[in-house]
Amino acid sequence: MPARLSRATFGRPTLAVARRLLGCVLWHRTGDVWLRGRIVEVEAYLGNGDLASHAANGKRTPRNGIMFGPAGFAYVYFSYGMHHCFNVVTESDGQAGAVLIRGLDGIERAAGPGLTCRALNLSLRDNGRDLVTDSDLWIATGRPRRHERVVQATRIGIRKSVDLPYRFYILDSPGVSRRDRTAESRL
DNA sequence: CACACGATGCGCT
DNA sequence: GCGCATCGTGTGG
Repeated sequence: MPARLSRATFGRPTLAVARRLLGCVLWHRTGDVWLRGRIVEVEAYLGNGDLASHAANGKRTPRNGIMFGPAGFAYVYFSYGMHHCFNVVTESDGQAGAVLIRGLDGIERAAGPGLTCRALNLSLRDNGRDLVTDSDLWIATGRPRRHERVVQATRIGIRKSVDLPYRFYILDSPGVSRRDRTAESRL
């Protein structure tokens, strides 16, 4: 059984955590069935200064409050009236930050944040769960394989801070929602 | 209380 | 590439 990612690991700067999550495995138990997928695409969302973030203006609201809390907790929100997006809270307590899980491969394959939640049966019920201590929801340590390259690119589906290169993905994984040929050409 | 708007995905052109 | 479903959230009146 691989080790679980620790509070200290989640508590590092958001961009570092985002990159670190690639190759790690997200586990979720529903009933007596374990669902799991290898994380292959992520996006970082910061606090003040990142206008695309739910914590952009530095103000806590009922929805985004968990982004300001201690690292290692799940931040799940409902989007477009039909999809869920699953994030992991980062940074030290009081500092907002989260990493959006956008794609999985391996046992459960999913390209895109909404499909990722569908594949692992993640929903608003999971909002606020502690990935460090929860027996049914956690992340196993992992790394990209030796031959795999990591691409850093701009984020998907946002209207603000569009040029910030806060998306990371594993080149050639089927779980990547959208490739960025320009970023790939820089490798 | 009203309303504008998504950190999306899918089907059609 | 484009339109659209569908509804919680945040903001402003």
